Amino acid sequence: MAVVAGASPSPHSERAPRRPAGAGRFVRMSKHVITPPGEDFPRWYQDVIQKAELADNGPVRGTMVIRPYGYAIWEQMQQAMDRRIKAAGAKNAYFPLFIPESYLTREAEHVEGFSPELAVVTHAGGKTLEEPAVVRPTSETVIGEYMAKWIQSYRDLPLLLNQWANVVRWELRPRLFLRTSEFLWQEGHTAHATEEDARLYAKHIHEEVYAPFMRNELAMPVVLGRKTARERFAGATNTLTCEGMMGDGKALQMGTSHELGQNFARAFEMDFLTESNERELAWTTSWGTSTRMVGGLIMCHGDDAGLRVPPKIAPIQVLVMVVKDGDGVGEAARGIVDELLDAGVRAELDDRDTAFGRRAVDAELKGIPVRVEVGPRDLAEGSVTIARRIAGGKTSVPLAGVAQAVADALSTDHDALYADALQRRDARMTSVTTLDEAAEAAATGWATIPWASVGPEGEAKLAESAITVRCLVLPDGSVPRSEDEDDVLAVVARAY
RNA sequence: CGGGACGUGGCGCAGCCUGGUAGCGCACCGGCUUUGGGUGCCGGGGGUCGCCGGUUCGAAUCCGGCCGUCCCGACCA
Repeated sequence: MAVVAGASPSPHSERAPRRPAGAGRFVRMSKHVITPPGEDFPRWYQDVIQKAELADNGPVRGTMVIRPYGYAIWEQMQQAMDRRIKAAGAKNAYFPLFIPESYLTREAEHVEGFSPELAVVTHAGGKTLEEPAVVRPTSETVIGEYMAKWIQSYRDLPLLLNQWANVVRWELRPRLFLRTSEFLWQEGHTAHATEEDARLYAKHIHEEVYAPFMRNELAMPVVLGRKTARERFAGATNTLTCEGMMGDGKALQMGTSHELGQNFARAFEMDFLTESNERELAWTTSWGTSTRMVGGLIMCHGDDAGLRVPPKIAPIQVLVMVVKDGDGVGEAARGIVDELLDAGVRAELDDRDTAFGRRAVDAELKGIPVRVEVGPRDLAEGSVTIARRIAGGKTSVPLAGVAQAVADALSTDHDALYADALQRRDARMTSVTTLDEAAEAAATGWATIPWASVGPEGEAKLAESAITVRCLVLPDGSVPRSEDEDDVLAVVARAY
């Protein structure tokens, strides 16, 4: 068996010649088709999105066309998230895209936070609307209105809703997947009888839905923490966040859960009668994750050769490639696809009439975890060649052992991706004690610094150099109940 | 929205300084050739040079305005 360097080829120049399995001679390897990430990370990100056919810019500034392969990745994320959300007890519903402008203005902080990025419909049906309709930037307000209508008694609580929808926030500086004026997301909205119940539910979503999803499906080791007042959601009393580290050391907020206190309940008169027949305002929460996670996935796992998709959410886990048709190769390849599909593996056949090298590079760009290469030479030996995108290398495997080899590969690849990401994060995380040191550390990664020595003033000062407090954590990695607890640490970094 | 860079076939670029009716690589189409890592050769198609206006006999080229993209900043999932 020959080993090839698939995982981390040298940047810039052409890759060193490699020896494919079964071939006794050197072959010319593909020159890099994308900008190396170490050379220009933003450029690399764009190259990956284009070459892996994930998305295109939309015709209106800030909008995005999600292409089939990119959308397939989102669908995988959706499915996994939806399962977890339902397991947490929330039910899906759908609320309208258009929201009366007056709803937004009912919660002072909320409207203040969102007004700069609202898209407002003033004309429709050929005339000026009596009341403008806001295109939802989030649905707290409409959902609050209806929750108020549905909740009468403590017996109606908790009310746990979720919706999959598009939302619009007019962006000044759009970036595919990370910041677009329209994006797709999931927004959960819940109402509870007590503050404690609301707090625990937001925490539950955060720690038992979001974080496990990111770790177990996306293979991303996120840091869970609490947002500072400055970074908190408009109208929330507390915001929890999952922060992921990207390949360039910058942070990306991958998901947030908010405790909204009684702010929205008050604004929408969401009250209920308690067991003792007293009127009380409900306590609400909201929580969301979006297509931004696709951007996070790219920037967390991608490498010189393109995207690397974690097996659990890979739309195509295994690409079975017909190397050269004839001698029963096509039939054998189809047989392997069927066998894998039967075993529950997302497998696809590649028998395109394009040069083999091109198809192999294409699969690498798209980050397909495993390729099964079937050619006459393999079949003559009763075997196939398995190429690994994440671990790298090619192995010859007997036909009868393909399903097992694939299963093993997919499971170890997930762990390998997670380990890579964790290693990078730990390597780039520095513990410091002064603002200057924090700023220095943030040039290449993240810094942790006692929150007591930062505070709102230090936070504002860091912001001048584009550095933000991503979240507050406790030394043991748990989430502080308040900013004022002892030993609270601030995680500071540059962020997307 | 502020600072910077850039807009020329689908993508990446040259041409602009020194105006004279548009070129290269990749991609695409056809043929042959090859198929175990972006095959090779031959032949093709495709661009009102971002938009609007100005200068000029003549503008991709000079001038002004606008729009867009990317980077940095303020805002954000």
